[in-house]
Amino acid sequence: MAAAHSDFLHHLNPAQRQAAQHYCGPLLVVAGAGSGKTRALTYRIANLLLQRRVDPESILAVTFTNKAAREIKERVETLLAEQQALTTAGRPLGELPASQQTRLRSEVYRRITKPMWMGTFHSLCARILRLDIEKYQDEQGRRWEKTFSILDESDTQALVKDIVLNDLNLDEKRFEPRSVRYAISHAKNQGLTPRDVERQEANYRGRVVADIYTRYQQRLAENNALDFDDLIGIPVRLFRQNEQILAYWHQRFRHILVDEYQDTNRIQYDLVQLLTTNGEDSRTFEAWQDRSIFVVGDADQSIYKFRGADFTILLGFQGDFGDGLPDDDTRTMIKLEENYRSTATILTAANALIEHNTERIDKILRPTRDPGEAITCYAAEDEQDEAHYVVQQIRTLARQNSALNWGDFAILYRTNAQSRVFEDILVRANLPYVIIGGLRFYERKEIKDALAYLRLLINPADSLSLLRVINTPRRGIGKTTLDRLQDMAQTLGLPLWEVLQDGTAVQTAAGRAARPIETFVNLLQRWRVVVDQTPAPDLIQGILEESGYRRELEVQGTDESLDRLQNLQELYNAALQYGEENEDPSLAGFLQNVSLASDLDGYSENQPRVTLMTLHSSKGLEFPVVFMVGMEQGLFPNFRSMNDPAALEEERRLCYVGITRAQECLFLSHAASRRLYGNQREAAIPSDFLSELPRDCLRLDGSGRPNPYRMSGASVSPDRRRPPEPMSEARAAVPQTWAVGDQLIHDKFGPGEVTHVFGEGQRLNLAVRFVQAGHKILDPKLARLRKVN
DNA sequence: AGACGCAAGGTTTTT
DNA sequence: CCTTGCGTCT
Repeated sequence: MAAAHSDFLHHLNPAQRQAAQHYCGPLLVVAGAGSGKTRALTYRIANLLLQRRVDPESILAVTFTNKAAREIKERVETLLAEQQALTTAGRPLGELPASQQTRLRSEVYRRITKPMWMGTFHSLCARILRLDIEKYQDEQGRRWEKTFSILDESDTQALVKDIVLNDLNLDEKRFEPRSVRYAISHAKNQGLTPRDVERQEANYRGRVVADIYTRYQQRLAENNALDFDDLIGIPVRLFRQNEQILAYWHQRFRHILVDEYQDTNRIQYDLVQLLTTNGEDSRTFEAWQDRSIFVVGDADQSIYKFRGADFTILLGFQGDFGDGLPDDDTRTMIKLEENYRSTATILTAANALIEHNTERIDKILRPTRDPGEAITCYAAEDEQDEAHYVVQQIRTLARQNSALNWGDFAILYRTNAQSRVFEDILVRANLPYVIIGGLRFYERKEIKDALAYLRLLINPADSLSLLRVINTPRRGIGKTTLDRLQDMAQTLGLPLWEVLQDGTAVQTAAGRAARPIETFVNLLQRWRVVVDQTPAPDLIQGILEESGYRRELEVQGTDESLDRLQNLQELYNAALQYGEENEDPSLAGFLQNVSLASDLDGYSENQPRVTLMTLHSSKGLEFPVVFMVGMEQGLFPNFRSMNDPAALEEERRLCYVGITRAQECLFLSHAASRRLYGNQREAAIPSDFLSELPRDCLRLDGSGRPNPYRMSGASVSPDRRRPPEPMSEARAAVPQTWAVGDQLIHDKFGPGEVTHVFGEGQRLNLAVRFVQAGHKILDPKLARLRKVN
């Protein structure tokens, strides 16, 4: 493309442009909320393609949702099509005839956007595995086929539960499936195999968990199935055990970009590290001539610790990949601190809040906009009152301001359960709304049933799916029969499906249920023959018809059944759409896509509907008017986090994320009492986070009752918020200096060692690995640290 | 085999 | 409030 257009980066600010022009080598972009990081990312990709002539196939971009991937692709496509229009036709894209625009776009799509790999860690890894999983072998020598099933969270928990109850006869109370599953996930996210866990667990509970993990992994293998963590863990192990495969992908992906890097976990980091350096030590890796690693993140927005995310990975980036210089001038870090999204008032509040965290690198959001409106803080009587208030405000604002439509409002909450009241009131007020999250489409029973049939078609080893549908709809195949058949399969070491195909085996084990089993087996066998030649929508339609699934729902004829039929129709439509949008419209592709789809992926902010979602889901989005509701102690911050300083800081980051979603207006609300499980009413006190916001940013509002609001900055002692500083003379007089390797003692976390030093002078921060408490980022000015020689 | 009713117990956040 | 599990009845 002609050099005349090399100034296409002109609408970026200097820091963004610097990021976008980055070519080879490592670069960390520390991007505050609303600082235009997606823009920087998009332009960087466009710049690589246009100016650096990088092959689209060599670009790998990891995003946090599939939706984000789609959007970046679209934006790159637009940028390229525009440049193309200027060079070939000498006119902007918009001035060309519609047909020519379409032609240009589809050409860009074919040549550029499609060959780029963009998506979540999970979807990208699933894609790698569909090509390479058959070359992998685990520590037990087990193998998987490329028709593998992907289990969702409820499937895996059910599996754990089955192991706890039926294999090991353990007490479900002592080994709650959810927490055991969590422990397994945690182990996997650290890259630990069942054997590793067995080796390192000494106490009873640990050994039992290790045992469950071992059996769990065995069961996955028997079913030719993977959980979400395996999708990433297996490529990592495959790359470690097979140099050639790693070398292939390393050669292929020369430019790797990772968005939301602060929410990367250990195993994801390993994957990035392997692909970037071909398995060499990243500190000494030097072959950067035609390759790059470009990560974007913000430690203040790290909110996924519970799923293994570790923001010290972001803080360690320069030490890992860079030149090791820890200061702000290093060439491997760029900070985007200018915020284009929110009013100055909102940013003041956000900055003040996050200042209360000690574990962070110093960074502020610099406003580019006017102060705007004050933040409204509403003290509601109860959750009903709160919901009425919110809906009332929405109507008033929409009436007063013709530029606002329903889609400009978002209601954000800590837990999904809070959505119900708002939904009720919105329905009554007749306002259009959409709820993101909660019970997802693909988790509905009827959808899971239909998908189980399809999974079974391509993955006969998937006994979990088989058991789900063998008697759905009812065929008179009962528990005793199935138990017998499963025993038989167990003894023979075969998948259940193999046993079912053997007529004599079925006759012996099943008795009068033999007939219906035969019918069921025939049904699947018939469809299996044509599975590769039949489009996914037809398979769905056919199976639902011939299995009698649809008929059963039709016969029931209840409102619920009609709803389910409707959902199945939706599934059909989804398959149809998938077929249109993908060149490989195979059933396997569709199923994989479905397993990894999140609720947000289908969300379009362009629709004029009030959006309700959790604070977690809101990350990366923005709205002119935001309501953060349920700002109460125990709810937000959540009671499970209140006794753990690190967890509390994560809640605070979540609050920071929420505040920074707002562009023009921000409303915070809390209720004096709240219904907990439906019946009991519980008194609630305002969230500590409210008292951490500067008073002059806020405008207080109440329900008319005596205002229970106690926020007079003076009455909430600042001492409660931050532990009192023991103004040790030693520290006040002699400014302590710190270096990597220093041993120290923290009043709370005990002994530790400095592993990184960030920033300098007033902005100095330390990464410390504590013997007991693990890795922490501390500001030595605030934390109570004593150096030991 | 399976439908139905009742009691009890449990809510963070998600790819 | 909503799901899950268990017992009883057909």
